[in-house]
Amino acid sequence: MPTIYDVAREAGVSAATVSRVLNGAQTVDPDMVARVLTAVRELGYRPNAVARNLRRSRTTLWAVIISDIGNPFFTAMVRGIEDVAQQEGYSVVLCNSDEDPAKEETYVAAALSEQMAGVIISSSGSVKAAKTLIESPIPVVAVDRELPRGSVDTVMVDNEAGARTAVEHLLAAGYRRIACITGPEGVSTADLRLRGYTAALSAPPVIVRTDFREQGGYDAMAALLSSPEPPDAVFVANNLMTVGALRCLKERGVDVPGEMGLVGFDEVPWADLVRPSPTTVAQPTYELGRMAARLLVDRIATPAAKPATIVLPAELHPRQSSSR
Amino acid sequence: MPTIYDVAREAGVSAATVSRVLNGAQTVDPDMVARVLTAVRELGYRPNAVARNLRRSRTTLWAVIISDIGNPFFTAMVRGIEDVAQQEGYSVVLCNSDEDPAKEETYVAAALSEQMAGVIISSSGSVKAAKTLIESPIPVVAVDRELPRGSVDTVMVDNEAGARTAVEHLLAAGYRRIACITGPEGVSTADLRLRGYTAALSAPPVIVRTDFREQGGYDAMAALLSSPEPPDAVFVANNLMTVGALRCLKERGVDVPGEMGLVGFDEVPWADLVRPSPTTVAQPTYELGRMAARLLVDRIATPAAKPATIVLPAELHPRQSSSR
DNA sequence: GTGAAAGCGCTAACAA
DNA sequence: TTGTTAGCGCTTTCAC
Repeated sequence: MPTIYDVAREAGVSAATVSRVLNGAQTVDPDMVARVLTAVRELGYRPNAVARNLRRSRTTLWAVIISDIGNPFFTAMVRGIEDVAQQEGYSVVLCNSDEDPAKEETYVAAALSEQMAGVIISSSGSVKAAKTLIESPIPVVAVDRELPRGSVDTVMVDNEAGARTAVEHLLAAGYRRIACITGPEGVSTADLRLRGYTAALSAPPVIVRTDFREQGGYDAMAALLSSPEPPDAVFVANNLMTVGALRCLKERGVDVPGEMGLVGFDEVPWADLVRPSPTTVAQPTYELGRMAARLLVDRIATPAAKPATIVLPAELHPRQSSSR
Repeated sequence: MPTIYDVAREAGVSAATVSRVLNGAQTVDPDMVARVLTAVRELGYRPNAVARNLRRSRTTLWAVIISDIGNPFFTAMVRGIEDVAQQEGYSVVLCNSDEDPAKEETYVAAALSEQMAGVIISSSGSVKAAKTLIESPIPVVAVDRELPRGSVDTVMVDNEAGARTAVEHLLAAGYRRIACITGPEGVSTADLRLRGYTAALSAPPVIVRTDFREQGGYDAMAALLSSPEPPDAVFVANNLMTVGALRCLKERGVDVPGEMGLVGFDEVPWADLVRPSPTTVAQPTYELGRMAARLLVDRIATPAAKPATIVLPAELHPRQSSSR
């Protein structure tokens, strides 16, 4: 690979001039610009970004750490982040922690080592990763899920209100024994949605905690069905678990919404093609990503500003699974 | 941020010794190791990966360039890549080209500038990006989609055979006027699946080309329905377009599989919950990613070896949409 | 407007 | 076994 010195020699100028041309400095003679560009083309020269990053001691990379790349909720959010990033001259490096705190810590360490310009994270609950990030000089934005014990810029939906709406909707439809399937303790969305569920209920709550995956939802539903007094409805705290719960109900031949009502948090892709179609609490996913990216841009510009928290509304989408 | 010299001073050793300790050299006195590690902890030192990469003139990053992060097919594949990468000590940087050749070119340029250790790409058809990659010294593996005009390591399924199987399945079910909805010309999966369709057919083919997105499938189906002589079945060349086509059929009240048979390429998530459930040609998605990553590891080890092509089988999953 | 030279933080020869 | 030193490729003063 040719270096900037090869180009300089070929063009008969100094390396400094090549650098100026390549970085769009105004103060270069047009003749030299032409000579440099010709040399660049002839040699097939590509600036070495690693060297540039070292010299400038900054990069144009954002680490986006999400907890499940297989969840369409996150990929839609990433789209929002990417669009802003591109517009602002950053590239997005996507890191999939897979709901594994250890992996999350590894990615956080890598983001710091690689001197990334910023981090957007949807925490899978690692306190250590959160601590490392907060103590580091790197700008951080939490999206979807709050950072454990962290005071950083945050964008999320009103999880509690969304959950309450879901449960009230089930109550209004006449369901009485409403259970809740939620995610791991310490993950903010799991805890807040659970709180909203509890708040809306006057009867004693029935809670199953599992992971946020499809299989988790399936198993939780199976457990509820085989309990001595099964619920007549269930509020499920994310989309993948909702799909798992639906699959379980279908396999057991339980009539939805007749024998069992269901509302899930997060939109389910192709919900309208699924039978019975699930009632959901939808989030402005793309917007969530966009706002997070905006906050990161601001934070990079003014690192000392006070952390902001943006809460967007979630919206009930009534479908078949809750209307008996 | 403290540097290696700060650690050296704190520990009363040279920077070289710190480096040796941190890189696990065997030839360091245990006392010094202890002193260095203490200093590292006290200062909260993190090695600067940018500097290390420059000095070593290599990195431990792979760029994985996929054409649609919203497509579960790709995210499942990425999982396979990630698992091997982690095992081999590489980190995966995910780049979403969004089926946009210009974005693809940008990411390829970035991968080269950043001196990435390797690239795994599912080409969205950019000949320029392919050319740049092939002419570069960076190890490349094509996955799912062949690189345009490129001779590089490749992992894909037998697209032609899969498509043929799908169409033969429709013929066996008694459908006679079978249309094909496929992707953009120049994208290998679109072209090969189309070829398989044509090969299985004795009647004249009816072909609609669109993008590989859900809306594209919807529009293509709408166009077929409003043609003078609509087909009685359709073979759709990817999962998102299949969902779009299904949605269109549902909205128009077309009975599937009665009035219209349908088989889609790629698995559709939660296919079994959708009504009517789509018959699909499923790919070993995770395995595709795993094999691609394996090839990349080999290629990095022996850059001069002859390029390999691995073709995995695709498998028909009969469901409701094709059985009348 | 251009070039010389220093140095970003690290690793790896080489010397001791 | 440890330290000294050079240099990875680039950008950015500073002097001209």
